[in-house]
Amino acid sequence: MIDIAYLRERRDELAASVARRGFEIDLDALDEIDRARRLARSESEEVRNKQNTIGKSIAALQGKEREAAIQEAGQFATRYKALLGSADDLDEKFNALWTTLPNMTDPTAADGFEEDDAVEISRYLDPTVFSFEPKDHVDLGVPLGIVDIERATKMSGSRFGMIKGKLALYEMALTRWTMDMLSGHGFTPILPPVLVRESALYGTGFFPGDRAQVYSVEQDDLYLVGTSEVPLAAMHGDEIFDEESLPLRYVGFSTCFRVEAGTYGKDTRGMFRVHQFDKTEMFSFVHPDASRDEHDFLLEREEELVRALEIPYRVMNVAAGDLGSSAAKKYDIEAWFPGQGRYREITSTSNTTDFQARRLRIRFKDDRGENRFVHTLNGTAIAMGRTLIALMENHQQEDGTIRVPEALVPYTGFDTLDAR
RNA sequence: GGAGGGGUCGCAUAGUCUGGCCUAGUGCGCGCGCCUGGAAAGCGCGUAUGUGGAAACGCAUCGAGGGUUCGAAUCCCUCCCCCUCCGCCA
Repeated sequence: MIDIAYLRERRDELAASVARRGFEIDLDALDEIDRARRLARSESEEVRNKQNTIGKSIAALQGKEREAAIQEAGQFATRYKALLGSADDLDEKFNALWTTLPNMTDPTAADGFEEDDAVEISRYLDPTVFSFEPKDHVDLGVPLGIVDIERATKMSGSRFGMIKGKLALYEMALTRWTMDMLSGHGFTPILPPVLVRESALYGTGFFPGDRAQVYSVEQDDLYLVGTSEVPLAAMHGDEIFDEESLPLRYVGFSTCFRVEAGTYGKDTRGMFRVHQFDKTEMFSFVHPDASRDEHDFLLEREEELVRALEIPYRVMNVAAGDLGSSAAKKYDIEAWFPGQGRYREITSTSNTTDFQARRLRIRFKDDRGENRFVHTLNGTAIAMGRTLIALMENHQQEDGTIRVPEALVPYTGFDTLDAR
């Protein structure tokens, strides 16, 4: 949800933002509804005030006077109900439209509407060069006995994978390493619930838009999260922070579940796009003036991690029209995947400004004692599935084994992924 | 799964039976002031959220939504949530 002041006082900015996303809405009509509902509201309140005033006097009255007052108050009560009804109807009409609006777009977000419109802003290392024909993660992992797609499919169907042996230990090591790296930067590690209520998904902006991408557990009316961003954000819902307690930074670890509806035929090989994977995720609650810097900070953390993993990558400024509804601006890190011969997304960091904070009512008390919305940001630390694939494919050796980057060796306890 | 107890302005509670003096009391916490050499204690004042308004002020909110009534924290209906005990269980 965005600040209604944009509609009332800064309509041009709002129109420009919406246009950059390719989102269509009639702002003039919306403004008219807003005016009408405010008028209806204040009319109803005036009548209510009169009704209240008379109503209070009734207790002290007797006999005829009392009867007359009840009569009069009754008339106001009837009028009030009618006026209140129309004010409520207008509110509902307004909100139905207003809540579909995507966040205000950051002026520095790239122009365009599609994935291909993203603008590359930096690059690290060149695509890995091999003296032999590189394999992809399936051809590497299956012979080593560290990846098993067939059996995962047998149990669970397509888009599932199974990680075994040293690769399983590798993931554990990566997780712990990420937690250590980020807690060193002031992020508090969290292992959140992965089943959440509907309100958590609305609050973070995934509902109603992405409903089809989320698994639901009907038995208890809960939903499996696609990212720990959801619980990390929603856990502070309805809270008011002291200004001094900001920024608040968390790194969550959770399994992530995604329906991947509408991706049939896309990335069907191996474990690149699966229904279930593990991910460490950064999440920040910050002062509104600090969110731009925090976004850079999160990107720096992501780059720091990927660099330590010795994976070639490029950083992309995602096009305005390709942003999710809650993001004002988003950077993707795309890693080089030798098996695919191209760059693919492995992390993503978004500045959602006050969009989620408004929906979740997360505020802070500023130095004048006023409650203001915080800004929230999220960023992938390590998405295990894809990162393991990138590590396998980039660090493969001619004999089919896989080298472990130096930074990770203290965590894995081995320096090579092999069959043993 | 079974049985019971609850959701009130940061926290803890009063109020609900018997509708109107609830404009929601009290304690704790927090802030400011007085007092003091300084502090503690004590005393005084203030201290929920949203919304409309330039402001004065109004309106709404006692888990949520409906209903009864001139009037609902209080009565009625539906739903949600939390807790305790028993059972089961990593």
